[in-house]
Amino acid sequence: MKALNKKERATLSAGDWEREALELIAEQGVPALAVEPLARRMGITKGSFYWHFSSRESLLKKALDRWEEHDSRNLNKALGAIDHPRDRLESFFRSIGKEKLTHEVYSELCAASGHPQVEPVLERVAERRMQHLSAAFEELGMEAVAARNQARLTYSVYLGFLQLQKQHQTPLLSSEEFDAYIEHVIDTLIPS
Amino acid sequence: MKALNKKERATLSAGDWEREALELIAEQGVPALAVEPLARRMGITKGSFYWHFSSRESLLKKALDRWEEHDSRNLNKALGAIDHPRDRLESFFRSIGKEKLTHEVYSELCAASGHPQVEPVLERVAERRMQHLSAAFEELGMEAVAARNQARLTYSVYLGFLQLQKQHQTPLLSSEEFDAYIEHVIDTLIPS
DNA sequence: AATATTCCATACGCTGGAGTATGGTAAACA
DNA sequence: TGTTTACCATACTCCAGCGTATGGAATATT
Repeated sequence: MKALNKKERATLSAGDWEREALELIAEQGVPALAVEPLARRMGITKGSFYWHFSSRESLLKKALDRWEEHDSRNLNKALGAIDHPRDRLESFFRSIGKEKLTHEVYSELCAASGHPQVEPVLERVAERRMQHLSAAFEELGMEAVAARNQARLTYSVYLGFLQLQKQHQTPLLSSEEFDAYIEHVIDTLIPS
Repeated sequence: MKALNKKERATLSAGDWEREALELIAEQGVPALAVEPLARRMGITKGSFYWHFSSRESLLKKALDRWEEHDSRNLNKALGAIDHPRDRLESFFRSIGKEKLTHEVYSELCAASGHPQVEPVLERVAERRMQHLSAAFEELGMEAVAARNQARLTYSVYLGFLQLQKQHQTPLLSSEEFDAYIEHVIDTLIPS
């Protein structure tokens, strides 16, 4: 079963569709994920799609599964390895620059939080991340309830940042004004 | 021209359509604002709509204008009257409970921030509100740059809160856990 | 070589919403 | 009272996306 894909366009797999779907979501949002436009974008036709997937819904489901799992692994990999909680929190914010696709997708998922397929994913992901933050704050000496509130607050800041970014109302990611803002955020949110 | 509208359904005005449009947006989001569904919801047909408006776009535009102006007035009315900046900021957060429709609409507009008609509205509203916050922080003794950053941060918290609320990941608005959270937020964000 | 399987193209039918055209009715007006 | 004018219903056309059906080509299998 397909040992070598020499170089160019051999034949598409379901994974290819899922990846392309995620890119489309990142660029234009969940509602823009339509079969025919996606096919056109890939230089192919519906015929292929409906061989790999039973419906648009099923593609969305699998794409979201893929994204969620990637995000989950990434959370532990990138942040679990950092010792000091303060650095871990700082890394959390600065990671918005890297892992761009992941955050863009997430941003668009938030915009589609009403969607039945999207909703449970959002809840799980937010919960995982907030747990992570909460643990970090506890390591910094906060009590459980306070740490949980602080985690919610911190995560809200992250969500709000994503939103302001989409509205072009945040300093450029590479400017020193951005760095100053991040520093301000960290100083405010993280107990010294 | 129409002196008395006795009681029941006399004849609809453009304003009626705009109000109903805003309610629909609050409930189901901007993409759900479609002419025929809206007409059905009002127990009437398209024929009426296209007499009052030239297109769906024009309805959206006028509805957004109406909402933005209401929000603008509300900002000055509700918050401009409060003396102490700390109270003003606290009132800012607690206002989410009251003025429910306004915040629900805003939340859905954020979810549609990519839309060309929505985008400029969002930018203006966010800018106005952040200016307001920024001024309050300056009154509390912060320097201009710090106040601006703090305003951005505070507004991010507000945006994130709206998002978490849509994901049912925020304590109930009427619970004491909610009050505790708000207090936590205020203590963290507002210099004593 | 003959056959089967995999992957894709093409051509359908179906649905829902946008916008148009046209006609009807009731209230205001002359 | 007859006639506008304001408001609404009905019946179209147009378009885009979903899902299906079917056939063709390439590759694998026997």
